[in-house]
Amino acid sequence: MKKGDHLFLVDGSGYIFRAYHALPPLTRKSDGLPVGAVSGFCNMLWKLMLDARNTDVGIVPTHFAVIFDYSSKTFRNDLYPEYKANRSAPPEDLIPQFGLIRQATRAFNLPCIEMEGFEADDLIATYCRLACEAGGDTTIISSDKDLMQLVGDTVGMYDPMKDRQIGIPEVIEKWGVPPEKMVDLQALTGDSVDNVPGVPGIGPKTAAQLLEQFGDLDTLLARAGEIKQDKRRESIIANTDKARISRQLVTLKNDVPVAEGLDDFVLHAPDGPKLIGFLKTMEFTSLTRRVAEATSTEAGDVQAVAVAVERADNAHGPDVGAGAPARGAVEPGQANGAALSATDAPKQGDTPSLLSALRLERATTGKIDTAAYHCIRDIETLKAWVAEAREAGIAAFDVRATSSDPMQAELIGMAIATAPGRAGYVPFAHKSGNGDLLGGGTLENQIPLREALAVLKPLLEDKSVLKIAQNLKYDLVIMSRYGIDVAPFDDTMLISYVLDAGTPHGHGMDALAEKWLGHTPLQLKDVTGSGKSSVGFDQVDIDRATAHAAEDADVTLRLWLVLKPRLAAKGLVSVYERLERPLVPVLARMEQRGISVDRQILSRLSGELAQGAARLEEEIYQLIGERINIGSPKQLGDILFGRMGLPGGSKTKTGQWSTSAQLLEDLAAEGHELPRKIVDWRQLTKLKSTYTDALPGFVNPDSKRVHTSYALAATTTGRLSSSDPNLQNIPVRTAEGRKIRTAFIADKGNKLVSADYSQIELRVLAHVAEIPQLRQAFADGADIHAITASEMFNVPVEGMPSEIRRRAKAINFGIIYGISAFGLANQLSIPREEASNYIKKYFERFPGIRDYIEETKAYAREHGFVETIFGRRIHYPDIRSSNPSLRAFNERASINARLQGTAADIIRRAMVRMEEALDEAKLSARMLLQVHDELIFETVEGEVEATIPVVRHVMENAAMPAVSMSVPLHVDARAANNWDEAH
DNA sequence: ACAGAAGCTTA
DNA sequence: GTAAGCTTCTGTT
Repeated sequence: MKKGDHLFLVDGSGYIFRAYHALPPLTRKSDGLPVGAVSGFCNMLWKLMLDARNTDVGIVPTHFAVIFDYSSKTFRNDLYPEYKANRSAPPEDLIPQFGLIRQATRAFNLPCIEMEGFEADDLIATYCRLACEAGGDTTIISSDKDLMQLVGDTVGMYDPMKDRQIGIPEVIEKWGVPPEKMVDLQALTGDSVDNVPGVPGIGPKTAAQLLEQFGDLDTLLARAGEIKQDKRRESIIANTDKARISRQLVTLKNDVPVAEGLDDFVLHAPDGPKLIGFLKTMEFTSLTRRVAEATSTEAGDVQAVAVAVERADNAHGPDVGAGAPARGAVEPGQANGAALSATDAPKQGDTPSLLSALRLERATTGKIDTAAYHCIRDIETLKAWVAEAREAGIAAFDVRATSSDPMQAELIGMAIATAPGRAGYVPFAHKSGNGDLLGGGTLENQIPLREALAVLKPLLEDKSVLKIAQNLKYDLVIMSRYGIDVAPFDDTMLISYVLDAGTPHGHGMDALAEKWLGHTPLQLKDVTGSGKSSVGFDQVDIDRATAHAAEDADVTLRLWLVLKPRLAAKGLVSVYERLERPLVPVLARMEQRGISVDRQILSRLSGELAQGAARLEEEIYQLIGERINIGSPKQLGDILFGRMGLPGGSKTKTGQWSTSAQLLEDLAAEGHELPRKIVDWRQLTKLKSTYTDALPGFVNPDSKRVHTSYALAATTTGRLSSSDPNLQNIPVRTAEGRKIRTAFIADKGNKLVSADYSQIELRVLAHVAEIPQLRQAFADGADIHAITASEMFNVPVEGMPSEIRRRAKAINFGIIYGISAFGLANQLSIPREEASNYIKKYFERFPGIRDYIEETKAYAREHGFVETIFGRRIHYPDIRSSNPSLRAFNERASINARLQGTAADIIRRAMVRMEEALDEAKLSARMLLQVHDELIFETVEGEVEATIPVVRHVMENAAMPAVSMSVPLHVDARAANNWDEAH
């Protein structure tokens, strides 16, 4: 080997397992021999050799070897007997394939290297060193992190399954340390798969940070006392030995006395007949054919034996796709891209349903042809499109940006559609692909962002042009950051939600295109790739980006044509126009504002939680005498109910022991001390992982605030949902959990105001079911659960035992959830009989509620949906199911939906009006968050007293004038510096 | 890398 | 018994 030569080292053992798992499990030869992994291995090897040869600028190997593990016992087991001890035996059907894969390697004419007492990784390390000393380069074909320590100037890695090169920058990006420090990093983190202990509590992030700080492992261990974090310091000091032995285990041995030298690895051309002989034996028909072609192996030799196989293979070649005629195929003569007028001036006498049919006709006539879209690359063309949109009075658009988080997304391009089939894409900021160091240069022939927006802004803000988008809030937030206020608009996702909440199809573009247009749009991952090999949309080839983005705009326009008239046809226009559409800009502004979160408080809490959890962990290990993973319900269940034989175990539907909090609480009540500790441990780790550790990661670097994302069309009932992060489930029940709320703070000089509806769903129930006692109780401002208990059990409200009130409260909540004896019994931990009697008694005292429930079920069964008092529809297609439990579930859900949905509508109405009310009162308070029955505002300190009455008035009167409720709504509001005290 | 189960947080 | 979203573990792709 000499300078300029290039050695390929294939991690054969790693390959085997990846091929095995990546392929369908049941690949067998006709005689039953399992060959899935062999097949995957051969295909990958072939592709690797082929790719390497065909690449002009790629690396062409001069030397090539496949390295295997010899057996599971190596010198590492002498160092540390537990090494790889928890590794289970390979799957049954993989065992016979190990030998076959070695045969395959030889059939490829490649050296097959293994050595007793050493892992494949050690051999690889050794050959890397030898190649380097000889002046050659090496590429390791693997993605195993254990090999990353070898990466350097002359050694790279390549992951063939993801088509990804791994060099020094990739290692740093992935692990936060350069390759030479990978050993130290792995010594700290350990490896649960190989049973390398590491230091407990140190993960890759922490390890990288420590190595950054101290330089290397030895320095770190010597100066561990300087670490500030208590738990971390103690853990490292206590586990110094483990770290040292871990380092020995993960350090690859690069001086293995190898039998073969590099000269034995010189790459030869594949021996066609030899390889094909093997492949045919394996019955890999298509690879056999490809190899035959590529190696120009004598056709006669191959065909003679392979005829039968070849015919079987060809049989489905020409037929592919013939069984599935393209949907919506165009009639001859229908020109591609022939634009149809989007809007139809309704003639007099057109009924909504006739218009609906007309539009459907327009939207679905003319095929969707992604090749027919225009790429708008100069300002004059863009101006012509804007003029066209003005003429049409309508334009669907689709924004492309660098992130799914609209608060961080930078614009890449925008698609616009003015009529079915008539769509174009404006690229602003596409870059050339594989920009290694500088991210690639911006491509030519795009309209610079600033110039394009100057032309688009007047259109997007033009009152006489209706803008249409799918999930418009995302676009609204981005455009607002670029100084554009899009209006007026329609949102096809929201129209679908109003029409079809509760139906099995969702409201995403793909589902809607499939349902209404019979069309499957190009998938984003087909243009960007998926997983780690994916690229940003700005790296997508502009023609492909045009096809994808313009198609989305075209589809959006067509969906609008189909869906919008249906609103009128079904009498749902006012739901859309009052409860959905106006909320979009309101939520967009709330998301943009975000809320301040004090990272110091969270980090202090995180430390406290870690300490508490660590202490409990030790106590739990003491009690069970073993260091299991407490977070694994499987391991925990096996110990608790298997080995320790605790009573009262029950199984989940998958046959595992249940370790639910309820069950552990019951055991704790019987005097067992372990379950209590487990429940406590779970609480602490939950708070830490979900809140104190995760929230700081959501602080936006520019605004320094946390910006959640509200989904308007995610729930069936009309509630909003919150994600990334979810700020609708911040703890409140326990004192420990509430501390997290203290981290949500008002900026200096400001206060947070929290205003929440009191018992809104029960009030809605009292109103819709017309229950005189409940109406009176709410009118009197009485304790509703106490009144309920008093009615049911004939006890006076004065001096009522708390247990009695608790039961009544559970029943009241039960009604809202569509009560069942089973559920109530569970909730109250009483026999089902007793629960059943309670319900009976309740219905005797409140017959109106029984009537309400029966009426709701009958209505749902007849129509397939229920409605809120504001006319929102929620569909229950399974309400007529012959499956009794499915039917019962739908009945309960429909009962709940009227109440939950009405409450959701009320707070939506309040939110839509709130901004104007605050403006009129000249108040600077701004809405930040919504938590189903609560609104959180931030306002300057001096305006708190003036703000609260305005907020309360808007919320308490939100049902008016559409509905005059027979029960007053009541809002509690208060101000403080943080969310905990304000709530 | 992803999906589902289990578990836990909220209204 | 209703409605959500997130994390961890586990097994599969």
